[in-house]
Amino acid sequence: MSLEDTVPAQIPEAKRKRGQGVGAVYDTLRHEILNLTLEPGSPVDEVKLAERFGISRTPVREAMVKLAGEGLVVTLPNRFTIVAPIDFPNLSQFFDALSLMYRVTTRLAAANRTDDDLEAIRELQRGYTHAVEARDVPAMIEVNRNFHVRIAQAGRNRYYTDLFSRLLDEGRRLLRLYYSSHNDALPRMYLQEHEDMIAAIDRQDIDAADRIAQAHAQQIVRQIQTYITEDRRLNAGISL
Amino acid sequence: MSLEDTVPAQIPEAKRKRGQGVGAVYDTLRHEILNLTLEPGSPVDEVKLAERFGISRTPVREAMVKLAGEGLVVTLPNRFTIVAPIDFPNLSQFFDALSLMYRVTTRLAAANRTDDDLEAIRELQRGYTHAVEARDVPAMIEVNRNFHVRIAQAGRNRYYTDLFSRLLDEGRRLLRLYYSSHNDALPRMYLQEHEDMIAAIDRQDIDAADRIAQAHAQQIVRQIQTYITEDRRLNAGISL
DNA sequence: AGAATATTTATTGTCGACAATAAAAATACA
DNA sequence: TGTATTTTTATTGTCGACAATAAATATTCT
Repeated sequence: MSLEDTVPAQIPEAKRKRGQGVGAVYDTLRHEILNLTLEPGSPVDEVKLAERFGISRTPVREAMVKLAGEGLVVTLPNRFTIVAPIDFPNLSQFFDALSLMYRVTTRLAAANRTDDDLEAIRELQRGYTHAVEARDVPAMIEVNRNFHVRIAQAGRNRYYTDLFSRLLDEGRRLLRLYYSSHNDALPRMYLQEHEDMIAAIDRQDIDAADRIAQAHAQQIVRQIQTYITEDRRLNAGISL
Repeated sequence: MSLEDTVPAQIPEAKRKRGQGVGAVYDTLRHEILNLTLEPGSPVDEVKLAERFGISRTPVREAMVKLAGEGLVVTLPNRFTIVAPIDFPNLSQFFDALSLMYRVTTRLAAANRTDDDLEAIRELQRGYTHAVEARDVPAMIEVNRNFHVRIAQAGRNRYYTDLFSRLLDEGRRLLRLYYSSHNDALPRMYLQEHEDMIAAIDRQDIDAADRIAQAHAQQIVRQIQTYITEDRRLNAGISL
């Protein structure tokens, strides 16, 4: 699995403007964490980050506080900071919340979407189609995430949009872990489910949107659970 | 309305230990924001805070970043930081999410509660009863919040618990605004609804828990909306 | 006098340095 | 040799100072 796909190059000598430092560290770290470029549980060194971005530790620290607030990083007081481990014991909590947010956001999108929302959603669906055809797994994962976030935005409830975004991000790490190109019949199935979802949102059929979202969520949850189970079986003899 | 109830005194000359500074600022600010001791929209001065707590600006700043992450404070880059205004135009989003979280957390509590959970919930309900009898509005608001958070914790889904806590905190500000002692028949009604809720959780009746939570949420939403409408009428001639 | 421009002022974002902390390494002891 | 104690080391949390920013004020020009 190639993890070195979209690591953004820093501008090393180009002096960043005031206030850009925290943002740069935050964005880069976030990207690297979600793409598993940084291994869950691995330490994050303030000093090295400061050197890497050519800034002092103060803005790096502020970026860490932000990341910690979103649960992407865990700070051990007076010790060090690590990339947030994936919380396998509580995955069922995650799946429960993810499913509910799929349903709620898709329902609300059906209720509140404008024509502009629909067009933006369709555009992302086209992007997803291209990624599937190109068998570009990282792109599929990213576009899929943006597709569902855009639907949530059409629903116009920031509380749901925020939680859903966080859940989908956490899900990105899981997908990156398990979603090698094993099986590319599945993405095609998602493609059709997405089309059905768009159709329901288009005709503002709330019940249908709910049903389809629920089925879609179950599909994805079952899929990830299958991957994990297979993985556990492979690692059956290894101590944890 | 007395807002100077539980403003915690700082220990002025007692040197705080390393790492306690951020926490102290964060906790105090949070408390003051949620109790409306600090007016929504009012500026938050880093320098004054640093002086007040006898620390430098660096830890104050980290506390601000945390508060900003939770939406309790809004930072205008290169300008200043203000206490987050209450977002009246989007209150319906808030009520929608609040109602859903009431339902979901109470359902899950009925499904997953242990005997210890039940006892803790009952203890908080006793505290609420005392606050009602003492007509102590600030205590009622705070204990009520803790009561529902504890139920959410019994449901064992941190995603819901986190979102619900944030929503209840936001709600605290609304209640403080409108919930003068006008009407103390209402708290008594909540008292009975809480009892019903506990009973449903006790006998693990998920459907009943859902129904009661939904009714409870509707009750509260309607109540706040009534307060706001009355308030708007009073202020009808004033420019906003 | 009124608008455009320059200057002052207040406050932020960042820096480099230093002391507190907790683990790791080294030493003393049984 | 194995355990308790001290010393070293790595890294954090905090500080005081300084430069960048944008508003507020003063100044110039037509």
